[in-house]
Amino acid sequence: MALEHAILVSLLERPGSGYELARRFERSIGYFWTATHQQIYRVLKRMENDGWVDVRDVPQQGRPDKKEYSVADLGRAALSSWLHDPIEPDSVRHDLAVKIRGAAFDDPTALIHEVKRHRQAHQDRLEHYLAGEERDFTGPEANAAAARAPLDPERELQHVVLRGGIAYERMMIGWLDDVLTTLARFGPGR
Amino acid sequence: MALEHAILVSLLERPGSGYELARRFERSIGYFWTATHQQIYRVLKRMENDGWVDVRDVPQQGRPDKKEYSVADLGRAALSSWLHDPIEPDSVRHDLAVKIRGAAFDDPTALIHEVKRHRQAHQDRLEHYLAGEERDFTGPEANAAAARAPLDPERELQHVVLRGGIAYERMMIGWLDDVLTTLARFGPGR
DNA sequence: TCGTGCTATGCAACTCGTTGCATAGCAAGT
DNA sequence: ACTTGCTATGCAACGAGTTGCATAGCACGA
Repeated sequence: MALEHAILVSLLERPGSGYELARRFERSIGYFWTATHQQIYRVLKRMENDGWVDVRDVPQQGRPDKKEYSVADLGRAALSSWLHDPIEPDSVRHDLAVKIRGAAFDDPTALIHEVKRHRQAHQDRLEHYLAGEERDFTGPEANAAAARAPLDPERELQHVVLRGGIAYERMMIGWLDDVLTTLARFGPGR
Repeated sequence: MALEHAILVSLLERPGSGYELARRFERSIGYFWTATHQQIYRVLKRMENDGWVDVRDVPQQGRPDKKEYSVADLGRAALSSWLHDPIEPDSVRHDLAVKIRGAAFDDPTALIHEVKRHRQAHQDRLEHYLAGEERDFTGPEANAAAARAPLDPERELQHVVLRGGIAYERMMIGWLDDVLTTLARFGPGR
């Protein structure tokens, strides 16, 4: 399981609370890993027990106190050992593809709406990613930062992962267009 | 959860035993859904109890008997109702992307081997898909079959899903090349 | 002041998925 | 005779992930 490792990476990039991690998992980390706050709190607790992370109580004004987690030596070692361990390519699961093949036994055109909805969701995410890329990697401000610190691995690797997300969304949009063209051939009704 | 629905679709395409389903999930269905035989047997049992599928004992010579499952009316209805239910776009989980971002805190070049392995796996799957496409959809024999039964939804929809698998593998190969180029920039050692 | 909404953490119950193991028939090689 | 390997089904235990709910502080507007 990689949730603990995803958390370690995120905490190495910047220490934070469970709640903050949950929000990161909704955005930037969200393009390659998802997790709810429940999962994150539970795993953080286990990682704390295992000595992978350190906790620090941070009082805040205007909002509840938080527990800020940071990576301990044991956690760094655990991450390093996982990084050197080969893993299998992830298995894919696409409910939508199941639906598309299943549509042959129902009314294929009834799926058009659903496919369009998914296409829109991917379009939205693509635009979100592109905006993030402009802001953090290709925009003028980001370029100035890059000039000050060229070949920064953290930055470059975050960017290449983001490019993966962008490529994925573009691929999905193209494929969903292909699906829509195919569905349209069956005409109205069944 | 869609495993039961994936099984329904597969059984509608052709009735079969749990063992046969497990093998289908290793290949053709494997490009959008994975499942082990344990999962399949357990879910088949539940579906049988719910009256979604019918079972028939099939004696075989030279090998153990099998139970052949086929879709019952209730199962067809369940599939249909699921097809008309909107679902959320699937969340993505890529261990490899976690590793890539994590590599910033270790030796980035140590990942090169791992990435190459994954690239090869995707290359192999792509070739497997392309061979299947040629055999079932674009080859001479397949074309003759298509001429006899044009606009067959089952066939067309299977093909468009396969094209999705092909597009996915091509995207992954392209992205992994991008990753390799990026990793190479950090030179040997850390 | 009452509801709404955001930050922040957590429990309990449940379902889903994986892993290891077990059984059993039969074929084919050594 | 023994082992290996494929078909075929299944149990038991565990771990991962989801869902519903609960609590609590504070801000802000109607």
